[in-house]
Amino acid sequence: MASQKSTATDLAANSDSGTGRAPKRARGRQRVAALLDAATLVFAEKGYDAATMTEIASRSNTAIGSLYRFFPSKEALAEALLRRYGERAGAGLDAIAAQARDLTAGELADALLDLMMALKSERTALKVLMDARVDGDNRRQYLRGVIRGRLAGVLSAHAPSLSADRAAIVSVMLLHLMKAIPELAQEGEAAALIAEMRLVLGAYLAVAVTAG
Amino acid sequence: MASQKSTATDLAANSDSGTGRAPKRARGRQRVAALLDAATLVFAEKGYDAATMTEIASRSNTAIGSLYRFFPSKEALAEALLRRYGERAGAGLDAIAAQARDLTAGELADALLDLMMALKSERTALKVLMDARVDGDNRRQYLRGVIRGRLAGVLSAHAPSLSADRAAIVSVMLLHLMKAIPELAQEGEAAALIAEMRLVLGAYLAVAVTAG
DNA sequence: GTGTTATGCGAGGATGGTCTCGCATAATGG
DNA sequence: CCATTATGCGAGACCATCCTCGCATAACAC
Repeated sequence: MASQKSTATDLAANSDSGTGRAPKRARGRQRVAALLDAATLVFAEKGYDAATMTEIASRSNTAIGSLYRFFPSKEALAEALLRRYGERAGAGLDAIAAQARDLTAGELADALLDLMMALKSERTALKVLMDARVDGDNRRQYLRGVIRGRLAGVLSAHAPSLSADRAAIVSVMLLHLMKAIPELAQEGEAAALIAEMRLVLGAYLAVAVTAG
Repeated sequence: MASQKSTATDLAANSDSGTGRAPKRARGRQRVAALLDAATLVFAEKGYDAATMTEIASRSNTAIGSLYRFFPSKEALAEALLRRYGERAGAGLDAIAAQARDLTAGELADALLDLMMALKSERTALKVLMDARVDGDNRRQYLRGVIRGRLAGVLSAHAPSLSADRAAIVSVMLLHLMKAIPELAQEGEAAALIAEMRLVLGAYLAVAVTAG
């Protein structure tokens, strides 16, 4: 209950665990945003390991030294990206939770899918970053937990009869299913596959809610 | 039709495109098998880029030079692994296809899931290798195509009324759903999640077959 | 203006990974 | 046995990448 009352802002917690000096001036903030955008693209295209700091810098017309001024390591850059994603996705989930009570299973499925489509470009990068095997994945674990909690909140709002345990399990499953979306969107028959995913989510949600 | 008649062996086609000299003696074949097993583990644990040839060699008590004797490059090693997986998965799918006609949607879902569980350890490595962004992904594309065709064959055998187009789409979707399985199996609530995946597959298959 | 701080820069140090090479050893054939 | 071929080995060449460092410039305070 308490976790559902929290706002999207707590997704930004655990803030600068080694995130290097944050920008103090407007110029710096612009640069950081550009850097993060470039990083999103490069990570999505190449994967975590193959993405090079040099390319991320050059894509945003930044010198390598400037990149390292704001992000002391590749891992710190990835963490910042995860944090930004968490804020955006959290806001989207909160918005859905607000109307979840009045939606059918199919409509809820659609709403979730639409949210994912809206975040599509970032989603690919997210997947790559979450899958990346890395030492300190504290932030990754934390983000995963918070997002799962948020989605469980959506489910509980939609079907109050659902037990907390079931809501948790269904959330995890839904999140796993969503992971496929960016890849589907890149496939040849993208439109047909997205439609198919609506089928999957709708069918599953209908069953999952009643089979509680 | 013709594609369904083909045996599992054609999954091994496109054979040694730069695969380096194949072993000619029993000792060599053993070594190659050990190498592939070690590679499966290391790729699964670390991902494609982070997996090192040195570790793969040492895990199978092989000198780095010996590894390179059989596989001239990391990419060649990955291709060999893909080929071996193709052969095994193809055989499994063929077996399912043989009885698909007599199974309910739920039973078919179970059979597919069981096959994936049987190949679990290799599945994780497969996912990593298929996702790896790499130059010559001819073999990857080829394998993807063949496996999809095989699964479409299973579906057509199960529900002859399904149009070829629908069977193709549903195959692609099923394969994407299956990709989640190795990750589910590593999650805390593994058993519950696998059961949940049965729900997903069952619900989807039932809808997909009738909604054709 | 002058001092101070934020931002910008890119050559190069350090590290770690892929793959080569030449030789040693073991197995096979005749 | 000897010749030939397959297999085994590991030091190190080579290279790509992460990240450091010291200094230059721009923005701001006063």
